[in-house]
Amino acid sequence: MSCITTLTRTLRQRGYRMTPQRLAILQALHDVGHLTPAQVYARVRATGMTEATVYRTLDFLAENDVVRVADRGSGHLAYELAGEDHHHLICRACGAQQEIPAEVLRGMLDALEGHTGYRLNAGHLTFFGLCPICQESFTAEPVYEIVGG
Amino acid sequence: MSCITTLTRTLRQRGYRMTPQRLAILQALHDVGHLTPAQVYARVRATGMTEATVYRTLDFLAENDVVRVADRGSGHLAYELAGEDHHHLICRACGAQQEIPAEVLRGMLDALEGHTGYRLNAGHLTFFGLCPICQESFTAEPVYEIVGG
DNA sequence: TTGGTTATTGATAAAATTATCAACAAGGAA
DNA sequence: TTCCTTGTTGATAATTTTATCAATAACCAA
Ligand SMILES: [Mn+2]
Ligand SMILES: [Mn+2]
Ligand SMILES: [Zn+2]
Ligand SMILES: [Zn+2]
Repeated sequence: MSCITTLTRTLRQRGYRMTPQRLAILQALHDVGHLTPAQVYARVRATGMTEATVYRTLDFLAENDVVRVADRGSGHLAYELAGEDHHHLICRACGAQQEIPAEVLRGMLDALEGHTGYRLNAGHLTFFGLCPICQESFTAEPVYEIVGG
Repeated sequence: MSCITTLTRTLRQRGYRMTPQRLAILQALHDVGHLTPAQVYARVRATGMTEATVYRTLDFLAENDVVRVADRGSGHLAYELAGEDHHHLICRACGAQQEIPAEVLRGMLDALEGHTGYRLNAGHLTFFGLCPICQESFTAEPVYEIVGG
């Protein structure tokens, strides 16, 4: 049974409906990985859909755990289909990206749950830092305490 | 020597300038904890400053590690003075907030650095989940697989 | 102090995101 | 298939955030 069929049934059971707009957006997210609202709109505007609908739908799908949101520091949120849980690591110097399997942080999240009593969401954290290559370029120039010469 | 004096010197050493606008915004952030751009503007508009300046300045201060940014899921970024490193934990049901000292996650971040070779930024992650109280309200109604009756 | 360089601001326009609401259509029931 | 209920969309306006650019002022050097 198709993935869409399952999703459609899930939404209906919650009192929502499947629409061609939602299908088109899901298809766009399926074709590419992460997409900003503007990028999604670029891929579905041919259908006549409004930009407002894109924002609304992405928010709706995220609210229903069908897609994941991520603030990757670009100023625009990125959306992707909810699949295998993972996190993101971004170099704030060169922009290099790296995915982190959810298992890597599982232990930490479990510890945090124990520490706080909260039940944490599985996913999609974004970490920022310097990749190995960019670290060298920056070692000679620390962010703080520039003594100057 | 005043904290402002130190900060002013730091900025000048980097080729930037201290202005009354920047001082006012820093003061607002010092008085209250986390503030969105709109909240900052509400506290400094009496000075005649523009909204654009608020956005620009907050971005500038964040870029220079003077303030921290956080996406707390409200749709608006929150800024605060860079002080002791910490993280945030928010209940997505009732909105309850909880601060997490940086030490609690230090080990995890160290492990992640070892795993990836990246040098991570210390701070200000935001985790979402369900607080102990809200967990009970939701146990009878799992997010997925609502079988209905 | 005074003058000159240029980072910064205010004014303004543009772009992005959200809010309203009437018209439409998904989908359950008969 | 037809009808009804109501969730969803498009159109539109309002709000938020960003981009431009000339005028201003911080601050370094005389
Ligand atoms: Mn992702
Ligand atoms: Mn904080
Ligand atoms: Zn890098
Ligand atoms: Zn709660």
